[in-house]
Amino acid sequence: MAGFEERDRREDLLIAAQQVFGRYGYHDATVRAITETAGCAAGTFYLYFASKEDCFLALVERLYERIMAAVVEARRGAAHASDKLYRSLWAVVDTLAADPELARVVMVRAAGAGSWLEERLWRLHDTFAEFIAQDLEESGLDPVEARTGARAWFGALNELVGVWARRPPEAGATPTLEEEVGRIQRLFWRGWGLPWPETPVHSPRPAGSA
Amino acid sequence: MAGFEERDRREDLLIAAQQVFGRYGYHDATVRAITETAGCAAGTFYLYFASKEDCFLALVERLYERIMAAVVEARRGAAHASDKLYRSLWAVVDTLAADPELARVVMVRAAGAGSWLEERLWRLHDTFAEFIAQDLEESGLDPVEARTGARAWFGALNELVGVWARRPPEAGATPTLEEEVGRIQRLFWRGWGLPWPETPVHSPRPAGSA
Amino acid sequence: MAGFEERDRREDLLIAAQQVFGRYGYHDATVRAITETAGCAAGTFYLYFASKEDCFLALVERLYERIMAAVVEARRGAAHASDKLYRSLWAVVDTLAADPELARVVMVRAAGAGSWLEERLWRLHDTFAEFIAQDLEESGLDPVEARTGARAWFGALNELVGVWARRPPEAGATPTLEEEVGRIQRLFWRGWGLPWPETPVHSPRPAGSA
Amino acid sequence: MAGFEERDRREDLLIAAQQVFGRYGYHDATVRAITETAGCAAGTFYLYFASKEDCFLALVERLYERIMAAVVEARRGAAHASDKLYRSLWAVVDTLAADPELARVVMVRAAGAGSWLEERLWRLHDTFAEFIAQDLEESGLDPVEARTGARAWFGALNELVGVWARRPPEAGATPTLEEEVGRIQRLFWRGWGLPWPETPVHSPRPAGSA
DNA sequence: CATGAATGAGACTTCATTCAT
DNA sequence: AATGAATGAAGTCTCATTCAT
Repeated sequence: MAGFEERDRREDLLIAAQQVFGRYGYHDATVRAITETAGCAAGTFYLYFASKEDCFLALVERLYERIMAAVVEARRGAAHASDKLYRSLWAVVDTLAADPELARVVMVRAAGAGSWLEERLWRLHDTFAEFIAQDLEESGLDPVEARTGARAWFGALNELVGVWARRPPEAGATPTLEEEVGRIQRLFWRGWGLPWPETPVHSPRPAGSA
Repeated sequence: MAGFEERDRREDLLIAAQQVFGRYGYHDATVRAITETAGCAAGTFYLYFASKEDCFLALVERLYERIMAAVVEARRGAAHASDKLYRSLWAVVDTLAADPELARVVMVRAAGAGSWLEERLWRLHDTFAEFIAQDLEESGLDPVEARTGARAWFGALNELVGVWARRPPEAGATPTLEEEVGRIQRLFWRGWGLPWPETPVHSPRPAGSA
Repeated sequence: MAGFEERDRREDLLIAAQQVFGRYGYHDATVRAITETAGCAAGTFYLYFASKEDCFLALVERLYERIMAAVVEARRGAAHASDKLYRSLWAVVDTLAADPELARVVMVRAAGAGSWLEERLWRLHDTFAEFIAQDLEESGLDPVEARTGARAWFGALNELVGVWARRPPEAGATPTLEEEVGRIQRLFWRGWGLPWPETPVHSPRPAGSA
Repeated sequence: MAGFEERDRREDLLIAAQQVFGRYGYHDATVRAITETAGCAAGTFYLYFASKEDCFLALVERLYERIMAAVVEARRGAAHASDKLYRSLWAVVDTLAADPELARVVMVRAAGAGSWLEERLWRLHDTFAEFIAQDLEESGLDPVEARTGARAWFGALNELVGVWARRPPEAGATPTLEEEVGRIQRLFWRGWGLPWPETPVHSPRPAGSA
């Protein structure tokens, strides 16, 4: 039976990278700090990643995959378009909140990561914003309005996550992020003129998913 | 008559720094690139700035001063609280739009600039957000709601500026920023439940302020 | 069998540093010159020393340790106080003579090494002078006289080493240093009014050091 | 009437250089610090000195000239060789004590001043030591003994000046230097086997000659 | 004579990446 | 698969010196 004591080195490194990027930002994070955190030698890093950039990218993509998976999962059984939207947005927030360090990495610490990497980050933002935009469109908004609205929501979330992630990472999850997001959800719903969902069942993530 | 061909070196350097920081981000910008852009020797940089960090900070503070000045100016003759708010927000947008490169620097490229500098940037964000929050409070919002709302607006703007600033800086001012902002202004106004100003006289910046 | 061709890099660098500091003095010695002399890349230096200062300090401390060890060794079996003193002073001289380059570094080329490093050097001088002073006191000199006398001896030695070390380091050990020192030993002994040791057995250093 | 308010710029600069070299040592002293202390522009320095080295050299030579002049003056009316010697040595000490900063520059802070300059400093030492040596020879010492003895005396003095000059320059002249020197004078006199002068009239310098 | 802005060589140091073991 | 010593390019900053005014 494999899988026991069969720690995946790549996984160890990604976890370490998350911590280090989260704490120091892309540029100030050193490969050495990552390998030390992971408990392996410097050279080992390059058995699993082509470069520091590559590692960062893997981290970012993993986050987006998680978000997307959570969103898809959340949309099941949604009654109508605006309900799908509502659940989607909460799925995003919950995923970020479940992994503060990762959120910190992608949302706050990514800028200044160098030309093509940054480009790639923006494209991920775009993809996601477009996703939201379509929901908004289906909910009855004008296409242009929908796209701007999606970006606005994304930006607002970004800022809140930034504020929330600013405290030292040891502080653990901050309980108010969800309240804060609750407020902007209502704000945007009114702004978009959407009907507030009767059953705001928004199930927070199960504990222990870092 | 002096004053002609009397280029201010510090100014030249700040302009160059704006371009270079804007294009490469804080970390990837090199002092050499700045001095080359400014057309002077490497050492000259240090006659005007104590360090790379110092130069960046000067740039940031210049932007914030401009914004604050524009806001103060815009608020004169506002009829009531929500009108002050409305004008303030437009003043911010106009200032940013007048200087796309600078906006790009501060809004998009600042992260990863190193601990205390980043801290300082956040404090500037805080100051400004608090400013908006007070207007919202005066307009009748709950204090907590006002603070979250201010941050949300700031974040939404940030994202829009980011998208808009993403194209190469040579492209010049993008005409749609103001339209985009117009949309989110309406969105937030509805979200906040504020009355839409009858005379949305929003005077775009005077020409020639790059 | 390992251990052959198993050059210690740190040792190589210290040897190179000794040469370079000795030839150019602390300030004019460059890290690059040291690594080139040691035959390695510039970055390698920082695997073994935190800084240029740190490397210099290591060199200085190594010399002082050697001197102290030699002194302690030499004092064994000394009949009385002035005999201990006599042997101690010769131990110092022999250690310096065994490693002309190192002596040159510490005695002649140390000044101008920067505030706290210089302070540290002086403290080492102090420690050693105090050591001599106590022997002098035990030999019957007045405490004040003993301290001044110790410093005088140290300074006299310093000058002689300086003169002797002034020729290019390739010249190798200069045979006259010990004769010169013999002269000032007699001079000081008479000056201090101490009895000249009957058995001036002063065993020069064993061969093969440095 | 010339001479009034007709400050000599070169003199101002030398005075400033004395302070700056004395405080920071040759390498850490900057030309800018010197000109700022002298109250003139950076470029002015080069109207009076070919280089930083040249300025330092001028300072050193000035000190040696002073010493030599004082020595020559002191020797007048000396009864016999050992008396000439006695007076000469005190003349040296008095000159150094009259100008602590200058002494500090030449004695303690000169090392690491760069190849040829250092060579030059040593030659000055040599000249002076030879001068003493001849007196010793005339006093009856063996030529070799005389030369070593001269150097030893010089070195001892050097160390004492170093210790004495180590405190911050603001502390002013330290009263004990002359006492200290008195002690080593007696020490060397006994060591050399010379008769102690009956009239140890050693007139300290007149006050106010910095 | 005097100025002081400008220069540019060169110093120290960091760190992503490689490669022999 | 893993190591970690070694590399070397590149970055920030200092400062003696020059020269147009």
